[in-house]
Order: sequence, then C-alpha cells, then structure tokens
Amino acid sequence: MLLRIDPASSVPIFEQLAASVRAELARGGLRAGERLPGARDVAAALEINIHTVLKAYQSLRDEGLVDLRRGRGAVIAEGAALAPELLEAVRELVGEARRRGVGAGTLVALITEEYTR
Amino acid sequence: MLLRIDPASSVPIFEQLAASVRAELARGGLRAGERLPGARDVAAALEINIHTVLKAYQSLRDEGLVDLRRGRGAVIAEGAALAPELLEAVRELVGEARRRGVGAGTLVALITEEYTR
DNA sequence: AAAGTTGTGCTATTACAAATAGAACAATAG
DNA sequence: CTATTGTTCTATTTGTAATAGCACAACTTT
Repeated sequence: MLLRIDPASSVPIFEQLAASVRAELARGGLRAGERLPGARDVAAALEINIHTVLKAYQSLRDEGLVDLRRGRGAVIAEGAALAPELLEAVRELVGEARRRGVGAGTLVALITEEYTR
Repeated sequence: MLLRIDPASSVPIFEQLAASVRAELARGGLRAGERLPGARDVAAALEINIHTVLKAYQSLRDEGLVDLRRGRGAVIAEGAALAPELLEAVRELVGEARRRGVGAGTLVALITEEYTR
C-alpha cells in the first residue's frame, strides 16, 4: 500500500497520509498523471474514515501536488515532482541533527523560523 | 522582547514561544547561564496565560535546553548551544526548497517523515 | 443514454489538546 | 523573613481531528 499510517503516532492521520505521498513523490515513485487510490478504497484498507483521506488529498491539492476531479480521483499534478537533490539534502540534515542530539521539534522550529524570514 | 508569538498562526502558542528561544539560541543570542524572562512577566507582556508560557519552558527543559528552578527562573542550560553547522545546513536547505517552490509545509513533512524512519 | 465511480458539501457527534482561570504550594534569592 | 518563581491541582472553554451518514455533482465506463 502506497499510503501508510501509524495509529499510535500523535501526528494527525491526514497529515501522515499526505506525508507518505510527498515522500513517494520525492523518491520518484510517483509521476505526473499517475492516479492515487480512491479515497473510499484507502479508507476501507486502512480502516479510517473517507473524510480523513479526502482531507489529506485536499491538503496535497492546496500544495499543488495533485489534481482532484470527481469521477476521476486524485491525480499527480503536472510539475509536482520534488527534486531528488532536495530529498538528499533533507536526509543529510536529519542525519546531522541526529548525530548532534537535536530533536525533530527543534529542527522543525529552525526550519520554519528560517522560512518566515 | 525575546519571545514572540503570532496569535493568528495555527502553531500552538507554547510551540511558538519555544521556537523563538531555540532560534535565538541557534543564532548565538543566548548563552549558557543567561536567564529567560519570568513566566509571569512574559504572560503579562504577551497577554497570554502563565501556564502557556510555562508549558513552553517545560518543553525546552525536556529538550535539555534550559534549567528550571523555583525562585530562580528559566536559565539556559550548559551545553545548550546549537552547532552553527546545523544552522548553516538549515539555511541551505530552506534556500534550496524556496528556489524550487517547495512550501514550508512540504519541507517540514519531509523532515518529520525522514526523522521517524 | 444509462450506470457506476469519485470527489464535494452538509450536518452531527465524539475525543482530545490548547489555552484560559484561579488557587495553594515549594524552593530559591535577597 | 519576605518576595520571587516555578510546580501542582482542579475546572472551563474553545478549536481541531476523526468519525458517521447522507445527498449531490461531475466525470468515466459500458
């Protein structure tokens, strides 16, 4: 299954779903035009509510990563490919932070702080 | 004021407070032994509840960034300095993401995704 | 054209976290 | 001793996540 969730995590389910799509996108496992599984299927497979899945899809749409159309489903948007270099940079940064004992919260705080400058 | 918040943000206030301290720490504007403003003062200045401020301070304590003692207040912990290399890496990553039109949300999602692997 | 699929929109409920409020308390500083 | 400052407790309000069910609109398939 492309979409994964960890029910024990404190991260909202819809965020986890969106994150797994982003990660797959960054890895090159998804390309423009490809279709994501229908919200009803995902909801049934993961035993969650369809609205939760749709909320994840709508987040991805708001980011411009997928197109949503009734009858057709969720399709990876044109130009939605995340650069592998970016993913590589993320891996390095996380590794660096781990080695220094810097937690995820701290790292995210630094990122958002830098972003809003 | 060292601690800043954006009441309009969806990020919890206590998270924003902690983030601003982390950022100041990363910039070198705070050093071990320095004292953060008392929770009651911060609460009054920002017109928020003292418990919200204390929750931020306690988060920072849980990360080992500050020491909390009654009567004395919140003091930057020994060895709390964040490595400049890490900050540099963050700057580069954010710049890279910006150039590619990757939003803060996506970037944060990639980071947390990589962290929980 | 008809039938089936899929996202959209709506109301409603439950569960949980954030933030607020007020009070009493314990440890430290002066 | 007194003032300061974080700790702990109970309680309430508010907002978001997640669930549930239904009707509907747009698109695809036959």
